[in-house]
Amino acid sequence: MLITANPIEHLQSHGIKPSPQRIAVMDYLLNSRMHPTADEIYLALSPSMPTLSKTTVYNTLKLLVEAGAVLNISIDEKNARYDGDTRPHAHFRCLKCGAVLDLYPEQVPYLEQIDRQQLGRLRIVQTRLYYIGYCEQCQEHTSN
Amino acid sequence: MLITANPIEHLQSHGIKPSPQRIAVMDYLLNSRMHPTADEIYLALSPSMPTLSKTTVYNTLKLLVEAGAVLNISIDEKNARYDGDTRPHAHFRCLKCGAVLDLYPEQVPYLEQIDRQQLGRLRIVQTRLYYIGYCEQCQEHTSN
DNA sequence: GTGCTTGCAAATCGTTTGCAATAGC
DNA sequence: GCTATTGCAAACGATTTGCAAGCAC
Repeated sequence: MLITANPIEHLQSHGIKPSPQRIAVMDYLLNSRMHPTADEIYLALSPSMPTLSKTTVYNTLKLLVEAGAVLNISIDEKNARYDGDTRPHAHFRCLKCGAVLDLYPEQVPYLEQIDRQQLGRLRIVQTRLYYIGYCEQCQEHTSN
Repeated sequence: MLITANPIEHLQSHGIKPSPQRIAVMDYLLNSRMHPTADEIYLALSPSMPTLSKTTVYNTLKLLVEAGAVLNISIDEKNARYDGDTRPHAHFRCLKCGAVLDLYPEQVPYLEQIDRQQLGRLRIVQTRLYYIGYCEQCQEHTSN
């Protein structure tokens, strides 16, 4: 489903030297569709990698984002979320349950045009398209 | 340039009882194009309203956002920014100088289509379109 | 052995909370 | 007087920093 299943290759193709910790974080992001926070990644990896520290998770995420191997999603005001899928896509966040879903170009046809857009003299490095609302399940149980 | 120049009317039209503090915050947002943070608003208003507390600024901003009188902009990962212009528009942030600029439908033609878009069974309440890159001035002085 | 990586502990800082003082009807 | 609003001080929580220990080539 994702571009590269192999975390080591993914790291190397972005110029990052693989270490056990980096591989673990990258692997988790490549195989997760839930856009975890740094803390969620730490909690998920801790059991199988007990010496892992939260600092290393933060360091690694920073490195991965700067190298373009991972996307930083700012749709959730509380904390940063991370996405191992670097293909262009939009995100939806449910105001009730907090879930963050991916929206691919099939669902959001303007995505590709937005990405290609020229905006005067601005040099665009990244585009972020976020939808906020209520997901299918949460609508059913809310009047609002 | 903005929809309503009058902060009191703007507050009332969103069901918010005007108080001196609320009027001051709303007025500042209606007449600012810089998308200030809570702290910037506090610092700007403090001199002319010395008893104003940062807590009140936070309380007021929360109230205004919930009432739809103000937009919360999450383009800057460090802190929340606020926009008194609630018309649909996109934002650009410069990675070097940090400036946040408005982009109106003339510049971003897909904006209106995005806002009208149906996304399956999701109920969309808000759309956020952010561009990240380098502004005109900062490009000139950067190799990157 | 030099330089990069890790991880603990402490610091930082934006934001929230508890609660008492104040203002407005 | 009663309720909503304000604002101080303390708490909170995500993220960052300083730095010493560990690892790799």
